[in-house]
Amino acid sequence: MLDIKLIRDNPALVLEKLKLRNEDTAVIGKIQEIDSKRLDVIKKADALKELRNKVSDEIAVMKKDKQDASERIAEMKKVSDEVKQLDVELRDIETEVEKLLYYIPALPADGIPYGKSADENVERIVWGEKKNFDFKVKDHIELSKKLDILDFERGAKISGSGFPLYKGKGAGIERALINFMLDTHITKGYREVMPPILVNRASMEAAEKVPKFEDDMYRINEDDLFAIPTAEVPIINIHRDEILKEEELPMKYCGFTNCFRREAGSYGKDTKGFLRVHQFNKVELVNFCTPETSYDEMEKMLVDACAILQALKIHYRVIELCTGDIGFSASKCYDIEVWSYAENKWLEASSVSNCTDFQSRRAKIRYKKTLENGKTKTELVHILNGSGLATSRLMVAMLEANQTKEGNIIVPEVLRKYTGFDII
RNA sequence: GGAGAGGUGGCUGAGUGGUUGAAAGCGGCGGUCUCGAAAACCGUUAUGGGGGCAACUCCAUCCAGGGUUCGAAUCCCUGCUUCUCCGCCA
Repeated sequence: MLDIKLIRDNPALVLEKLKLRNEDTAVIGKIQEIDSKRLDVIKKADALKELRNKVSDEIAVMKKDKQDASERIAEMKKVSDEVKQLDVELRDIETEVEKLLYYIPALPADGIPYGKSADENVERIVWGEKKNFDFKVKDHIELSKKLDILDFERGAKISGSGFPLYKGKGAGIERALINFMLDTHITKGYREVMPPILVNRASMEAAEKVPKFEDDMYRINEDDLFAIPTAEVPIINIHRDEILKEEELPMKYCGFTNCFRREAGSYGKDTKGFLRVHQFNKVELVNFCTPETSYDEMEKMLVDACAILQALKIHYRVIELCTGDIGFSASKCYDIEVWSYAENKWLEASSVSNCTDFQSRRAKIRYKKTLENGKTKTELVHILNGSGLATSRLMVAMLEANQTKEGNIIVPEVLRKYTGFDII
């Protein structure tokens, strides 16, 4: 969530930044209005509470001295009733502000390319080259069907469309990929975690997925639990409501989980096979760091994610998302896209985001900062997340790029010690 | 799922209605002492929200949310959670 104080103190900046995202800014004026009402009520209530506290102490003394305090008690009863009323009013005002605030996205960082939609994203890096095949390339569905390593029909029978079933060496190479990615990230200083994949509402809120994206989540109503859309959610919540030590930062985690997305409203677009699924596997990177270092850390995270693709020798590019396309919680975002020979286009396989203090404010994740004069100050950490990487679209690119004329798949060299086989 | 006992500051742990935002100890930080260190001693050590240029000051917070009361860490209700025992179970 945005800082209400920023809206209070520098609304012009907030408006300017939100316009870059093509957001409706009328809501800011509304928030300002409610906020000033909120401050009024707080002042009134606090003054009355102060009075009540003072007189209550006096009553205590009077009682001890065996004096009659009934008059003062009667007075305070009135004050107390008034306080109660104001507290109710305050609570209502606060939920009103939150209802608006929870739907306002993060402000884009300075220097982000301006644009209205994904079409205006900017290509930053292209790695590798397209291979030349002297035969007609098959797509991942055809390949995997022939080799019987992926079974989308039976996955659909078990759960519904978009729930892939991995079989034989398909399952093996998926498992190898995950292990390879984790092992690689661990050597770069990420601590591996294996978190719960059903999380409570508080965790979803802290990660800024709810209420805004509630319809995109699988939810277990009975217990009000959500299936995570990404490991980012449980990993961020490791430190919810905590104050970290400055010397512990940057604190880096990696973790593999299944990810679940309802993809409500996206039917019909890129849905075949692995291109868009409800359940997929992903190794996630999360970094808690100081505000001063977050953009540098972001570049490092991008390098760490790209290192996986380089090791696998997959042709990819990095694009920087324009203001109109960056995600709700992010101030800056890079997407890594892998080349699909069969689709003849780039597929998003990773997204590296700097969410600055947008999530940490809601999740209350802070750190103790030591100032130059030796005093300490509690400050929100910056949180970065990145896929390192999601396997499904990566599999599309990998299967296609490594196919032979006969329809077999050559296993990338770095994976062989994990798979135990070198061809499918 | 059943029975019972708990949840207090970074940690241990006192506190059962009135200067308790909270004793004491440990830890942390600063200082005295020392060539230096340890020990000892002294001081300091929560978070959020108002107000103030500032010194500072007010409000809230003892798992969470309600309630009783002039006044709640302390009493009542609900939820969450931890531990022990039983049941079920990978």
